[in-house]
Amino acid sequence: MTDLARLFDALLKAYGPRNWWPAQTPFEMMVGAVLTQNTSWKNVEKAIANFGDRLTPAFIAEALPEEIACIIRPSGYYNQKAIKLKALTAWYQRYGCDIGKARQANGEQLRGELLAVKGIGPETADAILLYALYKPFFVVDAYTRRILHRLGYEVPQAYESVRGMFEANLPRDVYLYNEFHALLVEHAKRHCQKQPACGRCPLEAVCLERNLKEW
DNA sequence: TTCCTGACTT
DNA sequence: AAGTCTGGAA
Repeated sequence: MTDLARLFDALLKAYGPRNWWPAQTPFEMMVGAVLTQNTSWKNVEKAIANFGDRLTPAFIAEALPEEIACIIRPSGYYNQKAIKLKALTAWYQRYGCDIGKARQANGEQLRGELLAVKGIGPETADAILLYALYKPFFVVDAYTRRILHRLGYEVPQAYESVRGMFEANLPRDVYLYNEFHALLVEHAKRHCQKQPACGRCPLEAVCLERNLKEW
């Protein structure tokens, strides 16, 4: 059993299954992945709610960027994200906006297509691959890096290297990656914020940053 | 004033 | 490497 597998077990024991991603439909999941770029989830929820019954590929494909920008205003970067949502939707139309059809495609091919979409980088692509398309790519975000760093890991700069760390040391399993990333987010929000709240941290026994303070 | 599950351009 | 995009909550 690897260190990362032990970390997963500790987080799962501490927080329980997260049952991610918080969305009603796969398309809503993909939209949320774009809207949450460098943005708090609270603000994304407001933007999602503003869509009402318009959170569909048909609406986004037809609407002007200005109209979408108005709807998603609370999520920030609304002009850029409006364009990103239209680009994402254009990609989805290649599969007839049919998630079942998209899931039949090869994971590596889908990843290449998503990375080619303007405004979708590696983190957003992997989130969509994992949580909407059920492809086993580990999602690396700022929380992942911060937690690993504080635990004492050497965290590479390159996104793909960090992803490789996880995928090389864990079984390539969609459910495992789903829960692991969700648990890292939960841990970052509850304890491992930028200004860490180490009181009653479930990882305190194994956390290097905590131990350094004790020294 | 800082921070938020980034990605792109210069 | 640094600058840009942005509102909202703490």
